Amino acid sequence: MSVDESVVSGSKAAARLRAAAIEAFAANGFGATTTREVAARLEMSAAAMYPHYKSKEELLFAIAYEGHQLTLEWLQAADPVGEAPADRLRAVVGEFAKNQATHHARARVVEYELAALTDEHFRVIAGLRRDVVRLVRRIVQAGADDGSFAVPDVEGVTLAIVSLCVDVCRWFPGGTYTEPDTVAKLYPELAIRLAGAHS
Amino acid sequence: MSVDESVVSGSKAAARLRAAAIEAFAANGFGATTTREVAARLEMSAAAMYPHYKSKEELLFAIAYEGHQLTLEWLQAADPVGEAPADRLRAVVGEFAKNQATHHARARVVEYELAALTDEHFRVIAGLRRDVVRLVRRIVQAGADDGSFAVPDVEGVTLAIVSLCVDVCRWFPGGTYTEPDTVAKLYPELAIRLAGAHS
Amino acid sequence: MSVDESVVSGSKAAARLRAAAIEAFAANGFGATTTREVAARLEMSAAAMYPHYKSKEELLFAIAYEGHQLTLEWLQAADPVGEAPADRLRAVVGEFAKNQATHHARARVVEYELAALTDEHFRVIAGLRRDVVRLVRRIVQAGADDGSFAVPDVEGVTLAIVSLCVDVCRWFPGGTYTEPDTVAKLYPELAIRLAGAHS
Amino acid sequence: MSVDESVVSGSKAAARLRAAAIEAFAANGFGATTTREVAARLEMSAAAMYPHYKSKEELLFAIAYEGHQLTLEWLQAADPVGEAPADRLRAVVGEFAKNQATHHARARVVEYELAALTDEHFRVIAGLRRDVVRLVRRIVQAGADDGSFAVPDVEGVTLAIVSLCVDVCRWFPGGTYTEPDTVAKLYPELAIRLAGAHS
DNA sequence: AATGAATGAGGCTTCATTCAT
DNA sequence: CATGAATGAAGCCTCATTCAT
Repeated sequence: MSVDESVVSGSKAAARLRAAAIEAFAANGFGATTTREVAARLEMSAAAMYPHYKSKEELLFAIAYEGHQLTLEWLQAADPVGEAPADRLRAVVGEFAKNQATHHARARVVEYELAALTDEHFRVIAGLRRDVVRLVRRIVQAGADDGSFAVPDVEGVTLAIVSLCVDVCRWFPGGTYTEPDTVAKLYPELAIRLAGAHS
Repeated sequence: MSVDESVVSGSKAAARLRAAAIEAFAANGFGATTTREVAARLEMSAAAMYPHYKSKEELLFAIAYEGHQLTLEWLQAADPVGEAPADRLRAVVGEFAKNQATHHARARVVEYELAALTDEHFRVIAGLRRDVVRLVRRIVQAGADDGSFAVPDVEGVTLAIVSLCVDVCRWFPGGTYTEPDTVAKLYPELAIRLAGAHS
Repeated sequence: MSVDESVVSGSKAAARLRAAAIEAFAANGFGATTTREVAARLEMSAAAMYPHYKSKEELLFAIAYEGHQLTLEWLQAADPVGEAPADRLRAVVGEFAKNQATHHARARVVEYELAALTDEHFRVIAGLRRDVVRLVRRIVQAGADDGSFAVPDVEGVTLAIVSLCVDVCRWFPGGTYTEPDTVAKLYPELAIRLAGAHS
Repeated sequence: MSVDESVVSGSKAAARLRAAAIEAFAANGFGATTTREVAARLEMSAAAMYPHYKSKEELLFAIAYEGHQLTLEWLQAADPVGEAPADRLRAVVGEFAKNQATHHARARVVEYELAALTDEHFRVIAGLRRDVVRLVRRIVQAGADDGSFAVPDVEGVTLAIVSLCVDVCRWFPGGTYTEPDTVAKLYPELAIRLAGAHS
C-alpha cells in the first residue's frame, strides 16, 4: 500500500512544492507563511503553485495526508505482529520516535497546523490519526492481556506513549539529542517503562 | 513572587484582552487570528486593543510571559524541596499536568505560537522555559544521585517527563480524559515509571 | 417614500463612492472596472471603500437599488393618476426619458451590469423592474379600455414604450440629441404614436 | 458580398470559438468572462484559442465585426429599394427585429461590449454602426420627402426606430414574447406608427 | 478609553498569455 | 494544432495600525 495518488500528486513539481511548504510551514506556521515564500524557495513565480494545488489549504492537506499515511505505513511495517508485546512496542516506538525526529519539520506541520484545514479535510486526517493510536493501543492491550505489561489504564498509557512520540517533533533537535538514532534508542526503553513491562 | 507588572498589565481590560486572545490564538494560531477577532470576542472595536498593547505581538508576549511565569511559580510552589525525590516528582508532575490540562488553551499558545515573537521577546521566554526544565532536572538528578531512581540518562528522562507534560495541552481533552484531575492522577505515576523509581 | 437606508447608506462617503463607481462602471463595465479605479477618482486609498461596502458587488447592488427605486419614485410622482391616459402617458414617458438622459451613466449601470449581482440581489432588483413596467402597463391598459388608445397588443406596446425609454441611456448623448430636455420633448410624442392615441 | 475573411476567420474551429465566446460574453460580459471559460465550453484547453485569435480582444472584434456586417447585409438584402417607403420600413424593421431576437446573445455582445475594443477596432465597428443607421434614415427621409410619413424630426424618429430594434436583444425573450416571429410581426407596425405613416 | 474611518502593505488567487512538448 | 505548466501583472480583499473625534 502506498500514499493515495488521488490526494497527493506524484508529479515532481508537486513533490517539490510539498517539501518547500513543509519547511516554511514548520518554521513560521501555516497562517504566517505566504504562498510567495513557498514559491521563492523553489525560485518559482508566486502563481506556479496553482497548476498543482488549488489553494494553499489543499497544499497543506496533501502534506498532512501524505505525512499521516506514511507514518501509518511505517509503523505497520515496523510492527512484528506475531511476537511478544514488549518486542512489538519497542519496535514500533523506535520507528515512531525516529521518524518524528528525522522528519521533524513535516511532523510539526502534521501535528500542529491542522486547524487551518477545511472541516472535510480535517475529518479525513482525523481518521488517519485514530488509526495510529489504535495500532499502539492494540499492542498495549496485548501486553495487558497476556500479563507481560503492568498497565493500570490501557487508554492512559497508550495516550502517553503516543504523546511522547508525537512531541519529539516539537523539541528535536534539542538538548544533547541531535541525532534521530539516539532518540530511537532511548524511546523504546521509555515506552517499556510506561507500559510497566517485566524487563 | 508574582507576574511582573511591567510586562503583564494588571488592568482589567488588559486581562480580558489576554483571555480573549488566548482562546482565539489557541483555536486558529497566532498568524491566522486577526486583531478584529480578538476584539470581537469582547464586543469591542478593533482599535480598542491599542491603548493596552502596542501591537498584536506584544499581546502574544504578555500571554507567553504570564503563562510561563505562572507555570514556573506553580511548580516551585508545588515542589516539596526537602522530601524524597519520588515524592517531589509526583507533586511537581501532578501540578504540571493538571495545569496543562486546566489551562490547555493558554498552554497551546505558550507552547506552539512562540515563533511569532520578536527575537528579543523570544529570548526572554526561552529563559523561563529553561527554568522549568531545570526544576524538573534537579529532581531527576536528586533521585539518580541518592539511588532512588534508576535513570539511564538524566537528560533524556528529564526531557521525556517535561515532554509528556507539555504535550497534554495538545490533546486534552481527548479520549476518556476530560477532567484535569484524572490527568493529575495518571501522570505522576507515569513520571515515576519513566524515572525508574523503586515503587 | 424614499430610498431604503438599510440598503443604500446615506453617509456622505458612501454616496461619493456610488457616484464615482457609476462613472467608472458606465464607462468600462463592472467587470472591467477595478476597485482601485473607483477609489482613485476620489483620491482615496484602494481599501477606503470597504468600511462602506462589503464588496464591489455590494456597491453595485446599492447603485442598482437606488437607481431603480428613484426611477420608480419619479415615475409615480410624475403620473397624474386621475387624468386622461394620453396625458398620463406623456407625463410619465417625458419624465422617464428625461431621467434616462440626465442620468445616463447611472442608467447604463442599472440596465446593463446586473449580471454581476448575486442571485439574491438580482431578485430584489428584478422586483423593482417589474414595478416600473407595471406602472406603464396600467396606463396603456387604461387607454385601451377607454378607447383613447388603439393598441393591438397591450403587452407589446408597453414593452416597446419601456424599451424605447430604457435604451436612451445607451445612445445619449448622440446625433443631434445632446440635451435631456430635447429628448423629453420628443419621447412623449413617440409614445403617443406607439399607443395609437387619437391626437 | 459577405463577411470579410481577413478579419473573421472562416475556419471551423475559429467559428466554434466565436459561438462559444458569444454565449459567454452575453451571459457575463466581456470583462467578467475568462478565456478559460470560453475554451471550457468547447472542452478545449485555455491555450487552444491562441492559434485562432491573437488575443481575447481580437476574438471580441471578430464577433463584433461579423455581427455588424451580417446585420448590415441582412438589412440591405431585405430592403425593397424601389418600393414605397412604408413597405421598405416594414421590411427592414421586421428583418432587424427578428434578427435581434433570433441572435440576441450575439446582439448583446455586439451592442454592449464594445467598450473593451481597442480604439482602432472600435472605429471600424463604429463605421458599420453608422451604415446601419444611415440605411434606416434614408427610408425615413424618403417617406418624409414624398409625404407618406408625418415625421416631425427625421433624426429623432430614425434614432427611435433603430433604438427600438437594438433594444430587443436586451429583453428578448421576455414577457409573452418568446418567438422571433412574434416580434417580427409587431415591430414593423410600431415603426410605421413612429414614422406617422398613412396606414 | 474607545470608536469608525482610513491607509499602506501585502495576501491569496486569477488572468491573459507564452512556451516547450 | 493542442496541451500543461509557467509567469508577470493585476484584482479583490484583509490586515495591523493610526488618527481625529
